[in-house]
Amino acid sequence: MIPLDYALLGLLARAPRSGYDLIQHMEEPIGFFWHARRSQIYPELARLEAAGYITHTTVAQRDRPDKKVYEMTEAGRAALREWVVAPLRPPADRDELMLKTYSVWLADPEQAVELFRAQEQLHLERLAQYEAIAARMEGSAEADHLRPGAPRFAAYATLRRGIAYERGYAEWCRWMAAMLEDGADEQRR
Amino acid sequence: MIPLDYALLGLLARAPRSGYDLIQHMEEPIGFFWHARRSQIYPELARLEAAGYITHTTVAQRDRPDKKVYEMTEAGRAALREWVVAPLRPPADRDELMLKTYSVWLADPEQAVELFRAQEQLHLERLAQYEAIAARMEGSAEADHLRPGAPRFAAYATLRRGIAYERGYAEWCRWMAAMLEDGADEQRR
DNA sequence: TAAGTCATGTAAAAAGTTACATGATTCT
DNA sequence: AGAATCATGTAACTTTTTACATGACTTA
Repeated sequence: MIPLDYALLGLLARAPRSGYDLIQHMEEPIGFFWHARRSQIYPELARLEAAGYITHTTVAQRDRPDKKVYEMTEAGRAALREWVVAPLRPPADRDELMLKTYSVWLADPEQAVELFRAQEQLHLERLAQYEAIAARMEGSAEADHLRPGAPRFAAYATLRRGIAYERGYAEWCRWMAAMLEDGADEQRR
Repeated sequence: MIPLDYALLGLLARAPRSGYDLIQHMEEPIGFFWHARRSQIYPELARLEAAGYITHTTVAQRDRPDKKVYEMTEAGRAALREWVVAPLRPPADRDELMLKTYSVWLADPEQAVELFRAQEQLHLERLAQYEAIAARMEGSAEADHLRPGAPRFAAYATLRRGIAYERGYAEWCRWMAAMLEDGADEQRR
């Protein structure tokens, strides 16, 4: 069982869905912190089914191709429940921008400033996107986004982290750009 | 050229080193944001050499196995310089704790609290580690950690990001634990 | 005497990406 | 007429991890 399996089970714990449907949902809420391609997802669904964690029913549709609707078995639900609280191995630290930063001292400062400004922009855009979704949840009638037993709380919690992350990242990019600009000025003088 | 190649070049741009040496240095400064195993690093060094980005000299040692000391060629330096300011593809968003969080609504709250408390601890430890290194740099005689053309600035910049990241992550873990505790209390009543 | 450090690798398996492949319907 | 959406996959390749393999010297 790889993390992707739990990503898929996490979606199916909320509602039965087709493979195509799962792929869409892997983009929007889960895609913020976990990613996979269709070419990995389709075979993985077959494996999950072979392992007994999910089952499918083929649904014929008028005017559209047939689809396979997957739903979680009791075994799937149990596996997910267990994994959620299982200890983690130290996270896979991978941030290509940090890797670039480590060698930024030999870059042309003006090009580097552009890079960090562009990254700042990207993180500000994501921040706005997350904040919009969070605001919608906070403003909704039923306040179950604060009830830990509710799926909406889980989604809300990941958003909170996303918001802090993007805000911090954007701020740091701005600091980097400013530092590099000062450095370029000094070099020119 | 995969990012790991630039991680290795980033180290060799500072000083010539043996493979073993590079592996150590991949742990301490670069390991904070990029990771690779020896079994990937050794073959990768051979590939970098075949491509003309690095060369090695075998150094015999008394009482120790021979070692290969690698140094960067001009081509390697040029490749690194270019890559540093090359645009990035959207980052590989992978955080297993967020994936767990997405399904935390069906977990046992008390076990979940433990998980987040443990994670908070882990991030606080890293925070302390980064802060210690940053404080050492800030207190040092030559203040080149603020001069963008200096390798030490590059390392300092990554540390600044690490500090903000760990602090934010630890805070969020604490919020999660608190939310889950309240939820567990309510369930018990 | 046992564990740790220095030193370099290979083999096999797993995970993930890119490209290929098809085809009907609906919207602009 | 062309692009987008619904719908499911396979093949080949690249990247990464895990396990295997060796051996001398140093420190507790």
